Amino acid sequence: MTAETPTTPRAERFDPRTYEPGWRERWAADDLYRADDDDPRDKHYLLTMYPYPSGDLHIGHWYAATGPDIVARMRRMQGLNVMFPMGFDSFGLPAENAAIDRGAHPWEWTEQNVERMRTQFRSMGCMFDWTREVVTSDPSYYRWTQWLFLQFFKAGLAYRAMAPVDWCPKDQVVLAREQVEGADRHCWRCGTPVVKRDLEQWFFRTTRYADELLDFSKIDWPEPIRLMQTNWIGRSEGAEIDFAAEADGVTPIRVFTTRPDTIYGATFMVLAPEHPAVAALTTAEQAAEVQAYTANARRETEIERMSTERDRSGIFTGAFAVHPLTEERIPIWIADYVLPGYGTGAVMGVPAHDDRDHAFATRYELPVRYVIMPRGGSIPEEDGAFLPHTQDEVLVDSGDFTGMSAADAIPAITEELAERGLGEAAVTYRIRDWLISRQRYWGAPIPIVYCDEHGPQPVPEDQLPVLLPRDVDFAPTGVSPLQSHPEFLAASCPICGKPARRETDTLDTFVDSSWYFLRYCSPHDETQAWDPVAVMRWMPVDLYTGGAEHAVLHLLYSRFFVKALRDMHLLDFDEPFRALRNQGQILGADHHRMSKSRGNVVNPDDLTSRFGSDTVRCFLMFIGPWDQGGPWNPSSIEGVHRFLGRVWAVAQATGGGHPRPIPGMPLDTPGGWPPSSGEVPSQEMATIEGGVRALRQAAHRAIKEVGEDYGAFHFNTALSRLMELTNALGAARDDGLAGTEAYAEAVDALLLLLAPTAPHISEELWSRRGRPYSIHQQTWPTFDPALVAAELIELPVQVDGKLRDRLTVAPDTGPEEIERLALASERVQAYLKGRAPRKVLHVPGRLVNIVTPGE
RNA sequence: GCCGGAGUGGCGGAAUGGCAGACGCAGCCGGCUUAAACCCGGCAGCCCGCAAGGGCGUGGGGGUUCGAAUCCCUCCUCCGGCACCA
Repeated sequence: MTAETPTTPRAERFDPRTYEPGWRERWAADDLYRADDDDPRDKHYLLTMYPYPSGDLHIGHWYAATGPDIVARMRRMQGLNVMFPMGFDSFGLPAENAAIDRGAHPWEWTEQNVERMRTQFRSMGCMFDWTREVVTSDPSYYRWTQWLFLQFFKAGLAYRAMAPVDWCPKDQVVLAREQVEGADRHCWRCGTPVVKRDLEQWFFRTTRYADELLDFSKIDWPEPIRLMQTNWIGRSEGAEIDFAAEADGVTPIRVFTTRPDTIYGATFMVLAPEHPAVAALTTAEQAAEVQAYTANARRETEIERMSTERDRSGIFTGAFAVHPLTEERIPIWIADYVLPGYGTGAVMGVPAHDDRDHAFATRYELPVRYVIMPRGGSIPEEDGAFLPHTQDEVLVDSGDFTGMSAADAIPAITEELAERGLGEAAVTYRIRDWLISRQRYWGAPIPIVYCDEHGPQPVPEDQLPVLLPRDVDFAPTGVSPLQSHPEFLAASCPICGKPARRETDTLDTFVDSSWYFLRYCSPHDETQAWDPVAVMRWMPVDLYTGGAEHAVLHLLYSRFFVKALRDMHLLDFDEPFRALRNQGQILGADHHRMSKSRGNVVNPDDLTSRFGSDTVRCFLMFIGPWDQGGPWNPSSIEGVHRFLGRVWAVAQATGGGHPRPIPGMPLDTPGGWPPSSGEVPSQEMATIEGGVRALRQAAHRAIKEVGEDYGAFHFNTALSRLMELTNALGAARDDGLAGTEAYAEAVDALLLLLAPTAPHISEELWSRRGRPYSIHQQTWPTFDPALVAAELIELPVQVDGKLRDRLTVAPDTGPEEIERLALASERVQAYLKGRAPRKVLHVPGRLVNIVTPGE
């Protein structure tokens, strides 16, 4: 009777919730993603910044992790031995604040959060190797953080010093220079404006590596990050110049300038209020006023000092300096616009050519002297006006240097001063040493004891870890909570054995994160911070991903750490992260940063319970360029879910459909499709052949482009290619190709290409097709270049740069033929109006542009 | 103020010297359905036009080029970084 109805067997409803958890369990049970140290294949260390265990994974964590997970999965399929670890940056203030606010102990609070976030991470289906997890608040980790501190101490890279430091009055803790943000100088964590305090603190000598940190030649990092670090380090070349002081017992005062060529314009000198020579210089009649000014400057917070910025206030010391070249007497002033910590804390005032000096000179009626001017230009007509720097300048009124270009005068004057023993070329930096001690509880105790006789002594390495006690009152008082813990405090001097006092400050959590990537290489080694063989095997990190907000924090500190450890012969490479990629930030729907207080936080759990993990992953990657981020807008998540539904359908199609009739040649296909016998109408055969070719072409193009897009972190366009391939499969199925080899090949390709982004559905469909477990262990598909190239190309034909016609030609058509066809086009002729073209431009494979003679 | 990034349909975006708007969302029309949802097919930058077709169009203005979203100059807006660094 009638042949069987040629319809697709009704595929089971697409519901990711029925298969996603099962696959995750199986992958975990099989340790599918464990990176094996002994695997002979080339290693690939892919790392994404570990989170602070705040309690809940939010959508930003998913966004950040999915990108590198896709790349990790693809690299693995491409035959690399991929390590993709995850851990928790679990020391830090929020745990302590939670303890204060609601009585939860930091240990328990942290442990619960880590456990919860671990589970949430697993629900994403990322290929993290959980066997390597590190938790920085665990004694098995911070023991080695402490050990590293001791190595820095012994190498002279950790030191204790009294210094004016930034203090957050709310968090009751000092901050590193890098943790103070904005014009109002606020705390990076709580936003409270910081104040200056003179305190004895621990520092790491980051400044020693300033120059090497400016060298990015060995790493592939985004330009903006390199620029931010370069600006932060702030190298300035110039000269230090001595000005003799006319005061008893005062050695010459040294200034730093980047423009020694303007020295003849120096009409006064300014010292920072904190400058050590201030007291000795000040004359008796000025003493009272100077004292009042400096005392006020010291009392003011940084912000108050900022608010008087435009006033450029200062005070005359009564003393004079001698200009080193003209031997003129110039007055010495004090002003708080000169910073104590930069350069020498003293500047020469050149009001004609420096706008700050100019503002100061204007206010206090100090003389303005022009010593450089634009080549061919002139000095301002208005007396005392400011003359900004220009490209090509020459010196005027500058002794023997008059007439010299500024560019030449800088070395010439520096050399002249050096010969006379009055100065030398000098370099200064904006970067400061890294302040690492914190007066809070929840961090790694600094392994130092203080002996009355022997001073600060390192805790012997065999006594590590210095354990953080649990029974501590951690209400912030401005001193470390550990100070109120007598048992912790009590220690004995490693040298004399007499009673000594333990250091009670803890380490900045950025110390923990400056080496966690090393610990991942041998996370369970109880005898050393890392196994050198494992580190040699895995380091450096091949590709690191994370937020750009760490540009001058974690990313700078980690580079410093690796360079310092290299010089201690503990590592043998120069950079921790060979390549770096930054993801953008997902903002709330209100275009603001997601935060609990704003109530705009998106919880991924709600989405996954509705759509499954794959849809959320695909949606996040489809939003736009990964490095751009953007405001949360879930409106197109349904579309992405539909896409996976179409994948579900086309991958399981086994028959049905009809060859599409060639227009104008209606087909009569008796008995349905596929036909049981060989008698296939010839037009139909032709359609099938065309369809097969088109489908194979679509598949091979997708293989090429998706691979390239993943590698370039262009996940949004990779998804669009996968959608195109899926749509092509849908069309092919409707044309009756579902049973063909080409169809099977295209489905396999689709699933393999989709596997990194949507690991569950691809595994499920792969399995349903009877392919071997696991799709994530399969080889990445390769494309046939001959199939990627089109057999017919469409060439746009422009007239005067405007599109007027198209030619459809074989790709190997000769240029003469193409140009002949283009000129023969009716549309082109209509514009030429019988005239000969002025020019015919033919860009092979791209277009033809015909230029008319014009009117 | 200095440094960096961005500005393209109603929306997210694609195209980095050669067909602007791929892919998707929302929208409209149609099919399936008793009906709706789901699903499937089609239309779709704006303006004029029944249409054929034409004009305009990538923040504004100018330039280079046969040809510019793309390169250069300039201005505007938004986002990020720095904060008196001599």
